[in-house]
Amino acid sequence: MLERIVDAGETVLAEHGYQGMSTNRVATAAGVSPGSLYQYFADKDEIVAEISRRLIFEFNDALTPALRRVVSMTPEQATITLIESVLDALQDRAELLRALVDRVPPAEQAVALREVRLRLADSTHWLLEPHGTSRDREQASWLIAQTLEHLAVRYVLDQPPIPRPEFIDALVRIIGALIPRGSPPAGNADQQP
Amino acid sequence: MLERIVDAGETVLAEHGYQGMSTNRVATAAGVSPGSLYQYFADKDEIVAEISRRLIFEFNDALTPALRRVVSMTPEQATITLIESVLDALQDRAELLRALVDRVPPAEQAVALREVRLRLADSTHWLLEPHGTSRDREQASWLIAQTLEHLAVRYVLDQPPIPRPEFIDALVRIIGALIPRGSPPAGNADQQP
Amino acid sequence: MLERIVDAGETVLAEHGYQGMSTNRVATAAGVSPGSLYQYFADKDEIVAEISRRLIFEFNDALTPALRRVVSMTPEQATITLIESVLDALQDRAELLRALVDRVPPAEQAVALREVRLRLADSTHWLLEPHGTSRDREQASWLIAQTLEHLAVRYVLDQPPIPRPEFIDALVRIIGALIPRGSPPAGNADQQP
Amino acid sequence: MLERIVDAGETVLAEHGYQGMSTNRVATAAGVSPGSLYQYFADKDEIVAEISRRLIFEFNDALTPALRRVVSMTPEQATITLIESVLDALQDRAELLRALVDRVPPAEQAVALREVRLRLADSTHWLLEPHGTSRDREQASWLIAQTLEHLAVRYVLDQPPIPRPEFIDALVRIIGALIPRGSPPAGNADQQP
DNA sequence: TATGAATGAGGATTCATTCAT
DNA sequence: CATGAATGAATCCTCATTCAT
Repeated sequence: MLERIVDAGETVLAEHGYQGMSTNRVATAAGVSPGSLYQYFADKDEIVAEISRRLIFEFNDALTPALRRVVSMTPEQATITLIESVLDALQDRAELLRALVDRVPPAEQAVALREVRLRLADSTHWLLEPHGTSRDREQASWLIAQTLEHLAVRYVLDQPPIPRPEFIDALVRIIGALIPRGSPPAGNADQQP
Repeated sequence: MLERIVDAGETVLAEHGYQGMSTNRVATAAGVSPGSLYQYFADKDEIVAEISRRLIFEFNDALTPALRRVVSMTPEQATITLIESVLDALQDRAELLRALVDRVPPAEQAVALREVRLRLADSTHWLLEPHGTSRDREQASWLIAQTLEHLAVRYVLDQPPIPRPEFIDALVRIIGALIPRGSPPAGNADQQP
Repeated sequence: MLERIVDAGETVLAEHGYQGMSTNRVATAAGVSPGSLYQYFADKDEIVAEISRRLIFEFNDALTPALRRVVSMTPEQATITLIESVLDALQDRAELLRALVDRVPPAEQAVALREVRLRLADSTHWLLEPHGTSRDREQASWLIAQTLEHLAVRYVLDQPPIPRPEFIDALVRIIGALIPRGSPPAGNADQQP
Repeated sequence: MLERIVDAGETVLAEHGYQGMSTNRVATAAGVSPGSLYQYFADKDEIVAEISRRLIFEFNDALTPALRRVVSMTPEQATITLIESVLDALQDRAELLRALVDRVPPAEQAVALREVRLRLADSTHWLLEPHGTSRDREQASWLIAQTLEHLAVRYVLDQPPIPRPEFIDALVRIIGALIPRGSPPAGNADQQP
């Protein structure tokens, strides 16, 4: 039932946007009475939040295999692999992503999407572990996470005329440019003596 | 009167977000009757569009002196100068910027904010002129504009713990990493003796 | 509840006319919240349509006994009986009839009132069956239906100084004048020597 | 100027109907400021009334020649000639007539259209002069005026599949049937012994 | 006279939410 | 638990009318 509501919510959100996503519409789409929504969600925004949360879990799941494969790779290979996975995951849910990202006021997205960002920042931290000071890493992490998330999402949603390999290459170069210095030249192996 | 409406619109938008910005609220805040709004704007969205437009003009004006100074600089100095100006301009209108960027659904911002993006893309083109093929420049331009706009806005609005000089340095490095190669040795060959 | 809304609608329509019949006024008169109207009607006009429909059903019911009695009568007796019943029925609901006919723009009445006209045209067809060609009957039918409806309604609403028997007699004479010629002396054949 | 306003009013009324005929729209169409309307008309309905009045004057003018010709005719010829003229006049202004008759609530038309009816009743009186008692004539006059007006207007506006000569013939027969008895054989003699 | 900006009550309609069943 | 009819404040917007210029 909770499932049905959230599924219906996704459909309605993708189809009508945040403003057009009325609770009645969601209830109807879910084949549920409007009152039942409030047994599971305190208000409309909680439904949106749950949709975001679920989308993020899906991304997480989609990324897990790549994260496993990645541990045995060079950082550069790992970066590319991860970006590929991220792009694939975003692509698979482009419709809902567009509804969420383009039609919900960012302040409303915040709760749920902060989570994605934190996760992305975590991954970034891992990639940065061998580089610079802790403060450097924190800064680089924010920059990288912000940039990658934004570019990846916009790449998927706006489909600029850039072939995927070149886009990925660009992301890799950005990361390279943002990795803290003070260690062996970014993006190659022998990291700490 | 038009002034009063747009000013009130900014206030209400900043205070209540896009959804809470009802036409009656704007009218009241402007000390004007609801009907008067429609003598100047066809639509609630046109008010928002006008607010955006005005913000953009302000940014434009704020950037003009820097653009003048910049023509006699090296590309790298120019880049830094421009970024500084952009950050200053954003900072000066942070409150309204937050209302517009964080509380208006991106799909609703589109009309007005596309303008900013086009301007930013134009400036980027100018910086890229001596580099790569036309296609390369187009691609780089998209990447750079997307990244700079997003990072600059988020830097101002989220105030991450990164000192401004280091932030600017990072932006410069990103640009460096994105400038097309294959002309005079990539990104900065004989620019400085 | 549906009942209450339609009843209130009739009252408000009769009192304020179509333009003055605001949905809020109807809701208040019905002791119902404005939103409830839209659970039963898509539209203000649907309320008006329903009022018309109900009036027509009432007319229908009021005419049924007469129609039963009529089958065993001569055409002329039948005509008179039917006209009597129609006048009675109209008279009984004169107030609402006036609201509907005099205070609603004819173009707005159309949907519901077309139904009455069709019924009237059907009855007319029945009366005409033995006369003239099919085309003749169609033409006569239009003329008779238009005339009878209009005169009966205006007679009831405007109360011209004509005693009812004479009015009915006039209607009968009109019908006589409009019945297609060239068939068994139905009604009276050789009108012109 | 008054001319311009009424002309514009006709256009707007014909195009948008009574509800869509806003004073601002009329003012714009007239190339006049909304305020100026109120120099000539106390309110919107007075404009509509004036439009009706003018339409009626036009009908009057259009009928005048026929009325002159008619004095030397037999009553039957006269009747036919007058009906022809009326149909022509209505046809010439069918568009405005439709707006006025089908889109204005009859109660709103009343003021001006009562005038037409009175005129039509007057003409009818003249035709009836040699027949029956004064009271008979008054009654017949009401019936004939109501019927002719209604049928003529609906004939022009609804265009039923009746050729004009047959339609006119039917009107003549109706008049014949309604002319008071007990006098020279007006239009058709031996109706009922 | 003519203007037209300003008015503001009022319009139809929506929709998140509640609550008796 | 689930329902769904009922709610009613709030929404955007219209438009006949006024009045200072």
